Amino acid sequence: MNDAAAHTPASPPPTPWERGRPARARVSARTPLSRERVVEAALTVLDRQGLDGLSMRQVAAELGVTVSALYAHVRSKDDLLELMYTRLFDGAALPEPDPERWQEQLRDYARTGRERLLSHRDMARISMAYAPFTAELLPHVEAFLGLLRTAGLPDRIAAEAGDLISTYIDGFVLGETMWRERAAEAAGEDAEDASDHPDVNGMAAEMQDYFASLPESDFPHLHALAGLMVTDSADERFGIGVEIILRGLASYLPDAAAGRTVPSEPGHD
Amino acid sequence: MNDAAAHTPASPPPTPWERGRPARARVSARTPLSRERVVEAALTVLDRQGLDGLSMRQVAAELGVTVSALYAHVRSKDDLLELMYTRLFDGAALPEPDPERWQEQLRDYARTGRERLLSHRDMARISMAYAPFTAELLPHVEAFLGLLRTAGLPDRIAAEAGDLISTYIDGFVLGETMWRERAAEAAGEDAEDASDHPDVNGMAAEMQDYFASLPESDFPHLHALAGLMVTDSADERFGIGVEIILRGLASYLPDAAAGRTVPSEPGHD
DNA sequence: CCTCAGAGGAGAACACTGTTCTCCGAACGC
DNA sequence: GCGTTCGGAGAACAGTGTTCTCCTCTGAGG
Repeated sequence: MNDAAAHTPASPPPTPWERGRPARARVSARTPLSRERVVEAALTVLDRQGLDGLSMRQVAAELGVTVSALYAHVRSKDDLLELMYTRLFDGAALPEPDPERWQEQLRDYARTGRERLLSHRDMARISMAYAPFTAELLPHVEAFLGLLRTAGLPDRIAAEAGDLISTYIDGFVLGETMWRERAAEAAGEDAEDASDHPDVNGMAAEMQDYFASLPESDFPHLHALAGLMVTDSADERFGIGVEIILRGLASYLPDAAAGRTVPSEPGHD
Repeated sequence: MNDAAAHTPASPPPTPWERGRPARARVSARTPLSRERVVEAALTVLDRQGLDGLSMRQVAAELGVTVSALYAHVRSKDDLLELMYTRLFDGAALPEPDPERWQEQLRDYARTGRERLLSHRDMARISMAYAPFTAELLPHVEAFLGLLRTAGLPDRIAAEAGDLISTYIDGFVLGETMWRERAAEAAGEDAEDASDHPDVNGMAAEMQDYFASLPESDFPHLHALAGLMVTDSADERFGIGVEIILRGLASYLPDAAAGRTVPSEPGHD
């Protein structure tokens, strides 16, 4: 990644006058296509085209290379997707469990987990399909379970809480991004009558209108909650979900009977 | 589905002696390919081949029909997948909210939701990709939110709890089935050395061996919990996850301060 | 300076996929 | 009886992941 060679953006066009040059210059210009570079190019394509537009041919084109060249560094597309996913954990620090601060640590874990999935387009979809622990990620799973166990949770609870929290993070981001993409699609076709409201909030307003149009007698609860679902920021909603889980976990602590240990977040009571 | 015509299984073979018959007989023999029949055939193919083996051509073959005929009744493959998903809700009863029994009702909701996803192969994957409420499912979403709101939960909590529980159900079943499929794959290639342990538990034993092989000093928590994750039945683990969420929700009830309302399930304390 | 082995990318090919186009043939109303 | 309409047939298009063979270009040895 931090090679001395300057980053050659997407394979220099053959530049006819360069054809006669000594071959040596050309080789040093096209850094020799390591596995890292393939993964990086794939992430670039992913961010630009989305998961549905991510094909091996697109990745090859991004590198100015033919498809077959990719298969020398990557076993299959599934393999590539797995590499892309594990790459997100590269610089991640492993939290050292502190029984006194387990709730803050869990909140941090959830927050950084969500940010990781948001760092590249459609990453939540990839995560859902290839999540179950690959060997490289075992240290992260270990550290996470360590947080739960040293907090004093019973083993069975800790084991299932791991699944629960990971699942919630993935699912939340998946819904969050799918909503955004759907909004982008809708904004694309409604280009004409979306003249007065900006692109992003256009969908929100449209959703609110839709819920408002439902017969209130048949859908009183949807009617009451739709405003919240549309209005509240995703960060806020995510925080609430995490808090529900944390409170549930806290109720399993040995001293839970002696009074709630949960230092209730301001504003959600 | 319950047409008077006997269910013709996968398009009767052309039966040479029937070819000479008046065309009228042939038409009544091949029930005219309604949208229902396409969905049903798709579910058959899904159960047999899995989601990756579900192609429009396979569905057409299942019906003894060409691909283009399908597109007269279904807009696209995505449309078909959505129809397959909403079909699972066909006979589902809408629970009437009972504030006294909200916890049992939520448990029931989770249980039937999981069973629904387990009723057809790879349904959890389809659910994750096309879940956000289609119009036909709004009554179910409404009833679900009704359970939470009439229980006395604050609106913001109820709104996010809906997402949380749905996400957990989908994610749990997804992991559950992916594990099973991975075990089936592994059993396929390990056909030789899997001579003494039966197919299904083969993977479990293998996983346990794998976790046992990890350096215990580096992965103490995984070491301690792996047994539970492998040993415990999926039903048990699912129940625990639901219980964690329920306890978290209960802590938001107005009378939660006066003592825990959670009638603790026997065995998980 | 020349030759020779070897690695790595090029290009074509295969078996698929979802979707759409045109066309035919059979059933119905008049 | 004729004409119209509609649903299915079949071929086609553009794209996919993957693999095969071939060729070129590089670096080492003489």
